[in-house]
Amino acid sequence: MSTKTAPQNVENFQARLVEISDGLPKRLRQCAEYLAGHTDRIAVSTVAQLAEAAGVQPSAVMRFCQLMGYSGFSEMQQVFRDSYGQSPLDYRTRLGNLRKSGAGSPSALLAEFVEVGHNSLENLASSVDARVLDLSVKQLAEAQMVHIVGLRRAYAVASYLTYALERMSVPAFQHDFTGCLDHAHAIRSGDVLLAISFAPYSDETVDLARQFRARDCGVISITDSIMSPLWQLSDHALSVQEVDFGAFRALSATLSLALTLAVAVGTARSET
Amino acid sequence: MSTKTAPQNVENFQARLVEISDGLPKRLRQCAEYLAGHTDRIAVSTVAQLAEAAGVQPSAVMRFCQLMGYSGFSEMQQVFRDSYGQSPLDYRTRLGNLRKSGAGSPSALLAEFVEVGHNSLENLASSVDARVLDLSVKQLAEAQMVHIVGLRRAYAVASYLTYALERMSVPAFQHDFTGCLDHAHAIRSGDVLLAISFAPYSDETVDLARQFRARDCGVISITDSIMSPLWQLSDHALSVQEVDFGAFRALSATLSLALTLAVAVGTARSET
DNA sequence: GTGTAAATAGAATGAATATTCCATTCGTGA
DNA sequence: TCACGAATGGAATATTCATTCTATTTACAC
Repeated sequence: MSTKTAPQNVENFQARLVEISDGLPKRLRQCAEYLAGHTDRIAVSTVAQLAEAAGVQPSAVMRFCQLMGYSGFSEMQQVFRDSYGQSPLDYRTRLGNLRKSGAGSPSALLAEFVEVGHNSLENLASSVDARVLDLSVKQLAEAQMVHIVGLRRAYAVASYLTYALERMSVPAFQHDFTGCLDHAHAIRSGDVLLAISFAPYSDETVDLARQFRARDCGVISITDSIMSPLWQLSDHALSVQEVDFGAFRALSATLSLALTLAVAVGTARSET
Repeated sequence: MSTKTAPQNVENFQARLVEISDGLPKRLRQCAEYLAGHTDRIAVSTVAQLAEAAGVQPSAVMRFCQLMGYSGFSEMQQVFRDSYGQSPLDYRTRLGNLRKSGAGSPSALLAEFVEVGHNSLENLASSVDARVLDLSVKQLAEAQMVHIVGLRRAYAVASYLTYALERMSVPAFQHDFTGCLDHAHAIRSGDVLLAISFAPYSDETVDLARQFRARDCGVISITDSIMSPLWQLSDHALSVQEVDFGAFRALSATLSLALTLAVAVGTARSET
């Protein structure tokens, strides 16, 4: 244990955390990482609660406190209890505070995106057709291989979806058209395409969907309306109305839907 | 003691306080008055501390708690502890419960992800440091070229960021390590790196940040806590606590923050 | 492999804390 | 002034919790 005096305020606490963060053994590192991200919980939790949340034994938390220079957990907790402000402002007030910093300022922008994200999620929850969702999952879970395509603004979604499926051991192939290759030969019977596209729709995405159709392979799509060319090409189409702010959309709703599909498919597959 | 059920949130607590405040005996009135004015202290104090602050005996505080309908002080305190900060819901076990209970239908999953997204966004709104955000935007806006890196789970964010910057005519270069090329030669004086990484941190991302440092180029990062290796390597670091649900995160907050950066930088550049 | 030190888990301990109980005080109506 | 019930203070108890200790495991150097 260092002879340095223990941090007596939250700021010093964080600084100290950075200091000691090198070469920490596994469990102590777990403590450090959890507490770094949840400093606000320290004031109102017991050792056992923090330990469980961090995934370690209570004794590990104690060792961590001592490593930080405190005599024990209680002393450390006292620091946070003293600096404990009144319960955090509600959501509306926080947004208001962010906006106050002036229209067009980064904080005000963030407030807008946060709000837009909220609305999009709300929208999603109420507009998704559970039946279509179920059927989509079923079809994807039975696929030999899941092909994924999404370009331009939908590319990020396609990437994350591919990543999530891979992580769940679902055979997935992302068509990203690097080098302008279309990998049409990779389509095999029993495969299913998951296509993501929003207006203005990428020709490449729509073409790929057509190819799958032509070969009697399934097509599921995530798109924005029944006017989408993907709508008619798909066995099942999930629509997401992302609320726009300026020229950009935060994709919160689309990503949530995509992730839902990935996890549901992954789970369904591992059960069979 | 009333048979009415005890208030389970702060709002009801206040309402109940008003209800019972008529014709209270002296000491209980003291309790009520003190606690009404210091509700925020309840979560982080002991009975003895509150009693002393209110100028009464601990037993008086106990009687007050029971008058409010709680079984004792601990139950009342729990209400205030829970209401502070993000709800201590453990999504990992919730996911497990969902699966076990057979309620793991895709729609139920979606509902969870929507809720997680909401929480993450609220979290972001309250935890973001407006000053750091401003400085980050300034530095990025002045960069000759913005380099972007984000791998694995952060790759989708990096992609979307690059897309958004491109769309706003900001010179941006995404390091995606395809073909295991690191494009180290592309770093030039006046460039700035925007690095995105979450635990477990990709070595490639951290290495790239080191290279920028070594060449006296700026580094901005979006990461999850001050324990991140990126934290110390960055001129400015923005932290985002995305709420996990099972092994996955919906990235709602991260994407919103990323997009804010992109739009703010794009705007700042076009103004000069 | 073998030996050594560090790290860890989990039970055991002791301190702090909530809670109850009872003797005493206070207020009120005869 | 007395009687009676409510209110109170403070000590006694039970419970929860922080903290320590020790056996075991893990990591590392030889």
